[in-house]
Amino acid sequence: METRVSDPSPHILVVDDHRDIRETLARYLIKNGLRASTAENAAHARKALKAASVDLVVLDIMMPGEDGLSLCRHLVETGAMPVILLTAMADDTDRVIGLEIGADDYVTKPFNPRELLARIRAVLRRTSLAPRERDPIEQELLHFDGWSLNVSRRELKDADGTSVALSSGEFQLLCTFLKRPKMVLNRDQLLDLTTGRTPAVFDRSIDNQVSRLRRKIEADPKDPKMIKTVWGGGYMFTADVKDQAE
Amino acid sequence: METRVSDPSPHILVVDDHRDIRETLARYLIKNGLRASTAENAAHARKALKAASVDLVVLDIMMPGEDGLSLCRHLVETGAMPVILLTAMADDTDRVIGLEIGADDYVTKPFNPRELLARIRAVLRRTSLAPRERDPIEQELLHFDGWSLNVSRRELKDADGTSVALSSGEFQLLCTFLKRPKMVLNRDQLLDLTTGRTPAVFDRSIDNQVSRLRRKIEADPKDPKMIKTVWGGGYMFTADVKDQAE
DNA sequence: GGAACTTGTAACAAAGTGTGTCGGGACGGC
DNA sequence: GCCGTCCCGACACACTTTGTTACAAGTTCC
Repeated sequence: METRVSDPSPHILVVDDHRDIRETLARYLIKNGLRASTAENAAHARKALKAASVDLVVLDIMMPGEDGLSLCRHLVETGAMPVILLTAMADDTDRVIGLEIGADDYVTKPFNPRELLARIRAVLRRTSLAPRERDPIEQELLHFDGWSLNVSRRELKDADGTSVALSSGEFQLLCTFLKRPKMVLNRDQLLDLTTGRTPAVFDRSIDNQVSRLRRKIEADPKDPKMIKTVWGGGYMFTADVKDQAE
Repeated sequence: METRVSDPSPHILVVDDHRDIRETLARYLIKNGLRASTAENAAHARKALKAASVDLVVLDIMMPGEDGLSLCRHLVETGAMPVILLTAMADDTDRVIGLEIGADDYVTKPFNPRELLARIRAVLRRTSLAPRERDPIEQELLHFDGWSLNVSRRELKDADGTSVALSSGEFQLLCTFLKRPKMVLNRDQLLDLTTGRTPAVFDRSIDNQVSRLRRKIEADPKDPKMIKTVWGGGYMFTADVKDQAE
């Protein structure tokens, strides 16, 4: 009755070009019951976001290469992922820009880890319960091989328009694939991305879910065309995915 | 700008240390047929309360100097003056404290002026200081999948316009969903948001209310389209919600 | 006080999911 | 090709979560 599958501890991605900062911070977060990953620049951060399920990003605004701000903008615009910015100084400009772009909070360096932790918790609480603004209802519709998946309605329809019921696990798995087409994902990644769990020793749950999903969406589940098995590597979604507004 | 001698329209005092917020809000209230005054801190608020007949106070809980909470406590204890709190964030602590002290309602910043107006009217009506509105312009109407819910009248109508009776628990649950569409809410959150209770060990009351609500609003309660179950996670309202003036 | 209604609790049925096992197939060395 | 080893698909089964019904306690309104 204790550890429920539904709430694995939140996963924080720390993006900072200073190694000591990001590692210390990650250790501190983990010690306090969160999960944490690190990335040293925007490019690595993007990869990490694709490969694992992240609940919140702590982002240094001043980084070489792609600017932290542009990554932040991207995150806020696309994924509705909460972002906390780290700014070098208590510079009002940074602050205003950051909050304007849509960052959920910001912390100035040098910061107190405990304060940052408190803000992380506050943002997570807020984003998980705050009433939704009622403006842009974006119908996320994903098309692949005649199928169409309405992500916000959790509805899958075949070429004829008849809807096929998906269980939560199947829906989650399909979403994971559709967001990362033509990309080999191993079982651990899939498990993390779909449920947030860490793999057991001999974990066959992903195999099972893949099998169940294939039975529903493959013409011939024995000879899958969309969800291909990569021997020794995991699975890969091979169909073309087009997202298209309604 | 405000005092017309025998004007029965309710008088609202807005107390907030941010000038732009209180002025914008006051203008908005006036534009919508109320009288409004402003105060930038607790001391000014006390003076204003002595100087004019005020029907309701909108109070920022976070202010320098005398705390908003202490003013709130004073108001509630002495004058039976209705108070609506503004809180900086959806912070449970603030909320609990505020309602414990006796505030009549609370709104989290950033807030929708229209929502605040609706709550002001609701509180005034409740405390029976305001006559019934003459024209129901500001009835909050929420539309979803052919249905429409009149929040202030607690009235649900289907596509044909025939109304369906909801119990208060069902109404509360529906409101909670409509305010947070496309968002997974677990049972504890739903219980808190609808009743404010803390969950019992094996609490199935939410399941039951969901089931009852589905029976009323889903075309096929066995295959619900709007209130989807997230296995291991809770429930999610998947229909598009549009709010629309009458 | 009683009827109608609402709501929480218990109990059972149904669905979703993870684990274990078995057998077939892929891979690599011969 | 042959064969051992490992990986994967499928199935059965246990277990958890959820849907639904029934019922009792509480409430409201005559």
